[in-house]
Amino acid sequence: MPDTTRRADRANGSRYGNRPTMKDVAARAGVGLKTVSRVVNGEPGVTPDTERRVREAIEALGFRRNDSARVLRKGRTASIGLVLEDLADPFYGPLSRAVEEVARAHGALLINGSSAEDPEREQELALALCARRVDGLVVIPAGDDHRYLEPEIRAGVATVFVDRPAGGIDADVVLSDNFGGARDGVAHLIAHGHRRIGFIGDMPRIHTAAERLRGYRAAMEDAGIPVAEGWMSLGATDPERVRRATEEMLAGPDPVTAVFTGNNRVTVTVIRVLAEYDRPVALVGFDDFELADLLQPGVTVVAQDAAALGRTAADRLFQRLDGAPGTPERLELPTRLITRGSGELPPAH
Amino acid sequence: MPDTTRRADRANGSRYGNRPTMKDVAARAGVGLKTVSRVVNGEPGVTPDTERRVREAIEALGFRRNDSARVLRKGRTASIGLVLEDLADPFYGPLSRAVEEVARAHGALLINGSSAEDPEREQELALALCARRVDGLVVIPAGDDHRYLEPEIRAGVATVFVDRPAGGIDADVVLSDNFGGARDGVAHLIAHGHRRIGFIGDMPRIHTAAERLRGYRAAMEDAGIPVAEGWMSLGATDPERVRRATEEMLAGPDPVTAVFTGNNRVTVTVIRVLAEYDRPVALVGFDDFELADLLQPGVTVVAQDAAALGRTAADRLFQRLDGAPGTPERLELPTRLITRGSGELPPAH
DNA sequence: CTGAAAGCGCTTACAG
DNA sequence: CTGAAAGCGCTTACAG
Repeated sequence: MPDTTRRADRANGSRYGNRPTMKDVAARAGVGLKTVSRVVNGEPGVTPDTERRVREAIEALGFRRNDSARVLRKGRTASIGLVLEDLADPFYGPLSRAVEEVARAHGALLINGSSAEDPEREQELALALCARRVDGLVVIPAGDDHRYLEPEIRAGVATVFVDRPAGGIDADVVLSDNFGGARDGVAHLIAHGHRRIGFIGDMPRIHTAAERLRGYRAAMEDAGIPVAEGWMSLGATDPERVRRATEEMLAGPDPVTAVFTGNNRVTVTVIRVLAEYDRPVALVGFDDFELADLLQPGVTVVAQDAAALGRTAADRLFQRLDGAPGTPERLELPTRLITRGSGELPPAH
Repeated sequence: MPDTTRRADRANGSRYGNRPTMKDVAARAGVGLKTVSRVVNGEPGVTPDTERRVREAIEALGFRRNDSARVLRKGRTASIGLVLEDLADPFYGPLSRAVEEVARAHGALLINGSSAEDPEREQELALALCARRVDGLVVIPAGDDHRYLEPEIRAGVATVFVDRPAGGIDADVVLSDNFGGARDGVAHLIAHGHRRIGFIGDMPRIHTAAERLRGYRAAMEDAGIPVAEGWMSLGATDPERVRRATEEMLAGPDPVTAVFTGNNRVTVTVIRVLAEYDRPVALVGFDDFELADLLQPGVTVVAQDAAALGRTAADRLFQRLDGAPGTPERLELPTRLITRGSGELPPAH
């Protein structure tokens, strides 16, 4: 007997198991389809007695409305997509959570995925979300060409970029003040007497990396310090490369006395390397991280507010979904310098 | 003219903007609906010439298949739901990412949300995902009664629990060896000469917290050490409570000489408190965390593999979706003691 | 207060 | 090789 059921399942394509539908409920309650719909959706105009019968049938059958079908008819899916770089990166945790909370407040679910910093995967994921007809999209770009989203946006998919701007299209974007934050962080090192300052950042094609490098250059120029080529290293943030870069800057006759790191992953690796040196090297890192205050010395950072980035982007998205007019905007959030010791070390000659 | 378009949008309920459908493509290409479907899905039996005409129409109209409609007809949504405690918690980042990778390998999207440790919110979220007809569900329970999922599971929603077992229902579950890990960690402290050892953990209603406390008790009992009431503190993991608990254990005539902490959030707070004391207090924490090796002393931990938890759970889920038979299983993953210094400090008398 | 018909955008099952 | 009809499970627009 269970076997027969199984085969029946397969025969109808195992369609959602064997779930009862509104039609089943209507039949059992002896009412029309529309009446069931009214009860399920809390619409008015049903006598208490009818409603009771419908509710009993729902209970008895274990009916749950198929939102997937509802969505098809209504035209809005009450879900938004989030494309980020890596769900496992601690920077994106609070950002995702903030987007989720805003979505929740608007009764929407969140579908998300990681691009793994691969532009092709970003596109694949973003378009899959569009095919699901998410109402809107929050994207942390991996690539720098987003023209593939143009038809989708034109077709009505609200889209907001966060952390990095879109490439090749005009769209709302929420950014941290990467340039200003880096400039302030480097100026802080200069104010503490450093002149030979290294910069270790992410790949230059990533917008945030380029902006932070620009901030570094600006601070140095403002102080009238010429920058040596060997003081700048941009590339992948894997520990091996960052370690090599750090060691090179600390070698030679005129080693750097301070390092500015371009993001949290770089910072962490540089801390490990510096721990192996006897001479103190000053450090300011972009991005705050847990326990930065408990290390010795505490790590001075330029902090950005990941949750605020996510919240601002999601708010903007729902404003657009609610029909907010106007051309795409660029929203820039300030950063904050947090001094904890490592950035206040004097230069070791 | 744009205004007219706008009004038209509203009139039809702003249905996915104004997206072209297969019907539009068919009309433009001068073929039947089914032929468009064949081309879009790469099914055989279309002459090259017909295919070309269809592709041109698709291109010209900017058509993208509505997977939401497809799903309704096919019965499987190619998406799975993940209910976790907090997207922003660093422990769940790698776990989510692992689930995502497995889903991706199976061509499924991931819909996820945070329960915020609130049983009601967990239920609301899990049922919303069921209403969307996700094919399966990975749940990190907040509550301890999951009977509300019984009708869903019976209706065919594959469900796997991770990190904590389900309550009131029989379901697949993937756990760390919380009992064994905690017992080993406490035994490690005992082996280093400690007898007065404190335990600070999460709320006792949370399964992992209870299991880890059980491990603590077992280790103490194995060593023949009677446990004083004041040595155990379970409750919310907010810094204020944990700080108070730590301070109380360190006060009085017979203070603890070592602390075992029940999870990463507790550990981090206890480290902050211990940093304020002159006398050294040994510490072993459940859960590894970034930079644990760079603190002074390095923090000895009982590490669990969050990514492996997620991967194992997702693998199990897709096995079930592929028809794997058998009764629900309990999979337990080992933990690993990582010594870094804090757990090897001798007792200060 | 209630319900039958049409339709959302696809796929399935079938016939030519 | 191609396509018309029916249907997935709901909601919409309308009529009684």
